[in-house]
Amino acid sequence: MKFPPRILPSSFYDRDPRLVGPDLLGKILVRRQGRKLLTGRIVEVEAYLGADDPAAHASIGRTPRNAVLFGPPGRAYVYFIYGNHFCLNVSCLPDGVPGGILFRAVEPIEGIHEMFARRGIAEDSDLRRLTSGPGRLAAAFGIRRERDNGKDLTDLGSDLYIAGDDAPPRRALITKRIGIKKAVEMPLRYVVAGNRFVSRGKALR
DNA sequence: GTGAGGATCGTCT
DNA sequence: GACGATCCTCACA
Repeated sequence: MKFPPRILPSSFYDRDPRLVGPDLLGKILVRRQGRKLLTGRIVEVEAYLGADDPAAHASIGRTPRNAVLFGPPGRAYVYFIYGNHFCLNVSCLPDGVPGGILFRAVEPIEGIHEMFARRGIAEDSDLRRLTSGPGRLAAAFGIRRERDNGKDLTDLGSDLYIAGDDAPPRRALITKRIGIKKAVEMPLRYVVAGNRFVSRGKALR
């Protein structure tokens, strides 16, 4: 990636997730793995709110599992789902107010060899299967709850952060969220229009 | 202690 | 398009 990358500050996340979500499209997720960098451009996210969003983990109130969503903005919320997968979120809104963004897909840029290894799939398989889907991208970036939950994604010294570069802003297409059973109609999914790395749904327009 | 459900993925048809 | 894997989390007793 083009350096110096500009790490997004905590003020970026100290807003309503419905504003943060579309603004994250086109930004870059970075995992520092020793001397290597794993990077991917964010192409699909979903917003999850608080008490008024039945699909959100935070809707049941603060518990040990979801506490990060209630904490300060810009922290990693990592949870384990379906006995198999981790999912990565970033907390939004000020300390005490719940909300977050789920990362659903990135377009891999650097460290593709390492990502294939972490996913445990063949290097010649479809690149779209590498990081398209919340469980897949978490696996490719080596995201684990015990290691990353609560991590400050705005810290220069962190091995996990989100940065911007000189790429132009992406046009956000807004749709319903994927894979939920409650509040299915809320339009809180943001995708880069036409990008082939979004987890599902054809490239619209 | 128990039981139900879940922001997914890969495989099979 | 359908389904099983697999286990954590929470509510309730």
